[in-house]
Amino acid sequence: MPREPNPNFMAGVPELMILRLLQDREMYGYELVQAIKTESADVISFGEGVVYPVLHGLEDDGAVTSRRKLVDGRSRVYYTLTAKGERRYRQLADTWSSLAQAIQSVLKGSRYATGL
Amino acid sequence: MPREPNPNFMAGVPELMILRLLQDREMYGYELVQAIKTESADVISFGEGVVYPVLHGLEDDGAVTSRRKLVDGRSRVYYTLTAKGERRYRQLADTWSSLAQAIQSVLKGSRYATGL
DNA sequence: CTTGCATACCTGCCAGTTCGAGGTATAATA
DNA sequence: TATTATACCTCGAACTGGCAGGTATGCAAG
Repeated sequence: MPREPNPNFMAGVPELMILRLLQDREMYGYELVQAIKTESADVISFGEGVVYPVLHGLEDDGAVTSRRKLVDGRSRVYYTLTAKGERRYRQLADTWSSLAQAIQSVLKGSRYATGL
Repeated sequence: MPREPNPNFMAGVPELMILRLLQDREMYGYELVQAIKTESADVISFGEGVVYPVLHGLEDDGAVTSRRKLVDGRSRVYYTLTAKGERRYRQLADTWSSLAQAIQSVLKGSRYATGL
C-alpha cells in the first residue's frame, strides 16, 4: 500500500500565518511581511518573494479576495479572507497543532527539555 | 543589507527527532523509522528514504558513530550519539522551540484557538 | 533638483528537503 | 515454496522557501 504521507511536512507555515492575520482585518502584502516579522518578535521573517506568491495562490483558490485601494496616493492591494479561507485556516491550524504536538511528544523525554 | 534568513525554515525535523532518540540508546535505522512512527502516535512517519540519508550525513559530520552488530543472525548498523551530536541536538532543539513559540505567538490571537 | 530611502508591487531561478519508488538480501512464517 | 517482515541502500521527482532582481511612486535630505 502507498505510504501515507506526512502533511507535506512543516510546509505551509507562511500560508498559515497569512491566513491567521487576515482573520482580523483586510491587509496588503507589504503590510503582512512586516506584521509577521513584528508579531513573531523578529524570529520569523518571510520575504516578499514568499508572501506575494502565497497571496496569489490563495486568491486563485478562492481563499481570499482582493481589491485595489488608494491610500495617501499609494496604490495597495488589500486581501480579505473568504469563508473558504476560514475553513482552510482551520484545517492548517489543526495540522500544525497535531504536528507540533507529535514532535513535542517525541522531544519531551529529552534530557535537554526546552519546555516549550 | 542582506536579509537575515530563517533557520532554513522548518527543515531538519527528521534530524532533530533522530538525534533525540539516539540520546537514550544506540539504535539502528529500521528501528528509528518505526520508533518515530510509534512515539509520535502515528502522526509522523519518515520513510527509510529519509532516515538513512540523514544517518549517513550525521556520521559524515561526526555527530554519530556506527558499528555493525549481528543480532539473531541479522546484520544491523547501530548508531551512537557523540558529544558533537549532543551539541547539535541542543542547537536544533533550541531552534525548533524558538520557531514553534514564534508561530504560536502569531496564532494565539486567533478566534480558532487550537490550544496547543 | 536629484539622490536616496521607504513604500508597494511582482517574478524567476536556485538550493535545499523530503518523498516515493525502486533495488538487494536474509530470516521467519504460512 | 511463496510471502511477509526485517534490514540495508540510492536515485530522481516534487515541492518549498529564499534571494536577487525588476518596476514605480512619494517624501525628505542634500
